[in-house]
Amino acid sequence: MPVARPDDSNDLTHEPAPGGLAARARAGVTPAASYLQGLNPEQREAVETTDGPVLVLAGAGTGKTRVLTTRIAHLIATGKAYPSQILSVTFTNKAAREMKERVTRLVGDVAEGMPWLGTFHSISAKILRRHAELVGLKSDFTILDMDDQIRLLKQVIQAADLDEKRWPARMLASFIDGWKNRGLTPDAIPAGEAGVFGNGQGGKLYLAYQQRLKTLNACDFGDLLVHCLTLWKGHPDILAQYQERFRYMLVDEYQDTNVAQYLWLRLLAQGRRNLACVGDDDQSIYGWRGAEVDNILRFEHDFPGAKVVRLERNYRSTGHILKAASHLIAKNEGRLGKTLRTDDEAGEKVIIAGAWDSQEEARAIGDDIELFQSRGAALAQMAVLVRTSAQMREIEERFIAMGLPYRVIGGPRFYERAEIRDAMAYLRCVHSQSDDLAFERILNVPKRGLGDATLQQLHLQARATGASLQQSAAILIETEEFKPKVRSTVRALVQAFGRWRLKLEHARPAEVAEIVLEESGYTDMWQTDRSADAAGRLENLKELVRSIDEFPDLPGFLEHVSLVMDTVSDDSVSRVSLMTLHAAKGLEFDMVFLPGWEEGLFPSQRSLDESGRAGLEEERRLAHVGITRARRHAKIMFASNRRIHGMWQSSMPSRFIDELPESAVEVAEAASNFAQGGYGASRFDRQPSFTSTYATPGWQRAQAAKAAGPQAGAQAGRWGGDSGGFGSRGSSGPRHASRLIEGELVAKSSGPASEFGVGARVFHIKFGPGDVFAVDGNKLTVDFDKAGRKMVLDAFVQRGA
DNA sequence: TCCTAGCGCTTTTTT
DNA sequence: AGCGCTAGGA
Repeated sequence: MPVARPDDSNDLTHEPAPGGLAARARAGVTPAASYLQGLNPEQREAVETTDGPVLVLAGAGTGKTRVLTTRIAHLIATGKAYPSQILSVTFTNKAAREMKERVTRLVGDVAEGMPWLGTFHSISAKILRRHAELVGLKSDFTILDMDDQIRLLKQVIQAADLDEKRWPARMLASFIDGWKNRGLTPDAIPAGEAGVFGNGQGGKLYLAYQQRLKTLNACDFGDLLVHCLTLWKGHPDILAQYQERFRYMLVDEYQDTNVAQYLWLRLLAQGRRNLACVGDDDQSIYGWRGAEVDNILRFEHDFPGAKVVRLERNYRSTGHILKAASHLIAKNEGRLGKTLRTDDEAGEKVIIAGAWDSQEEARAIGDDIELFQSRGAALAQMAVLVRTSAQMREIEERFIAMGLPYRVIGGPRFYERAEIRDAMAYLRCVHSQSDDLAFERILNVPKRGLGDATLQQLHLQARATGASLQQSAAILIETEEFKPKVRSTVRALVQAFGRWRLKLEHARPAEVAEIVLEESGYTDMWQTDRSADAAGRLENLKELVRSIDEFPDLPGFLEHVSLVMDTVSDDSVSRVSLMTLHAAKGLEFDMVFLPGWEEGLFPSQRSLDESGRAGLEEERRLAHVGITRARRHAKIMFASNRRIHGMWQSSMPSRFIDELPESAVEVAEAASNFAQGGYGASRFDRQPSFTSTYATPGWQRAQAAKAAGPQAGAQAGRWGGDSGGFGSRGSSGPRHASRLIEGELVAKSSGPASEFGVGARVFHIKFGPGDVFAVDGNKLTVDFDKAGRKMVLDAFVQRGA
């Protein structure tokens, strides 16, 4: 394929690039191309195979981002493309930001001019603003967030005379999102699916929703992509422009693309065919929101002649951690197959530890962290990764009780907070008289006596005249429609918006925002609020006003907020990170705690129920992601009892624990009882003994410990010394039991039959007395007198009366 | 129009 | 268990 030169005169869409930048970039590059140095052969191949379709299969920790950024630098430095001719797509704003920074570091300011580096959604929005009228929008269309979307859908459902209780808007939203993820417009839904919701009206409601969006001059996130598809399919000339412009295309996290994104890419790539996708099928964890692992599995089929480069050399983790992760993920069937390897030392084994219940688990984590911290480890290098956010509470409580600094990553986002959304709604109303959803939101916030009745009148007027709510308000205050009191309130509001809009022409947006919040009584509302978080909310509002100053104008700010929902957090204090496994993708830590590896929780029962084998494989990938976040130390934990929705449930260790390779893991013994066995607070207990003093595998030791009684395993290497000690020291029952289990569960969780037979009378520490209903290895199904039928490990019950 | 009691739901989450 | 929503009453 001929190499496209940036100055090709047949490039009709060529934009005059900033003069001399490419030349400058090129000049800074020695023939040896310094940026290529330090790349391993595979990475280098991934960078230098510039033309034609390329799939880079980049396992965890193999330098994926480095390849992507170097590739961009390479394209620019060799003059193959101007920055403005490279399309680089990421999934998150964070990833986009990071990539921009790293490219800048490589090639200098040139990268700042990379206008087409961003998320699928931000790039789509940019394209749509230029051609909005071709898809039935105006160029200043608003982008609705989920909250707006739900409220709009509620209206649609109401209008269709459906019971909101029976047909929740959220459910419809997920159907519509599902369709949009597949690039389906209302007319394209498969016949069988159109009847999914609201007595067979799903398809109709989708259409009604799209029509409402059009009247509102708005679109939701999914539309950004779907409208682009519509645009390009309906206007080949415009598609051709973009195909011409994007000489090179790069996609990060390709395994996370959905069908719509795939179609989007394929349309563009039909031009130059220079599409490089980077991804890892083993890290595909977003199937539940429409990601198609198939996209990456079928890449070679979809883009014939594609070159596939595998990055398998891992620079992050030690040998045992990698081995554990690889062995686990090898159980998945649908994968392209990669084996991570490292030149690093074998390092510490992955530690597996059981706890009686989730509280003890949290306690053990806290104690481990404290111990390591006392030995000089930085809190910022430790992370606790959980399956569900509900698990976080107990851990947080423990950290708070201990005074351990921590940070939750991926919690409720700044722009999702109610006070921020209210403030944003005010600004949107100032910006646009036709933003009905925003107007509806603030009509009676703060309370000003304009309720449902008033809103109905406005809606009626709006529907009759085709005006927006704000315009309708302006009309109605000139009539006798409203009661006097309402009329004067509405008039005041309408006049206020007029005033604020006028201010916008002279004052800085941030100043206007401040005035708006002040004069509308919104700030007052929180000042008089006596609830605990009112002060924090006022703080957030100040922060919001401050951040407006970073943008040239109000529209710019509004666009930013609708597309970029995250804010940068402060990194000044070293803290332990607490997050879900999903949020952890792309991050790494020296030490990683993985609690809650229990059947039902992880793998999540719901995943299994809803998606069967595919669900299980996705959960397994999630486990793989979790383990591979660790550089040097990983500890997997499970609790035998956990409160779920307020009910205590006993649980079995996760099947994933059984799937770990024996040679790379080590089973920790329960600690507390040993302290009384003569070893006391020995130096063994004090050491965070990642370095086992024993060469024998964990199971053997655990087995031996079981056979020889409590003392035998007392000095075994494990995390945390006397961790988990207080609080459960007195209750030797569970402690004793859990020690036995830990030895057994990994080695033979489906092993020899229990000592209890069917019908035996047993006693369980938490559930009380019961009768054994069934026996499966060491797992008993017991009908408890009070707690009902539960599955428990035999070691947790004693022979009952 | 506002307040409150009761009901139901409960993964993961980005844009 | 806890939260958010809804409906119904004041």
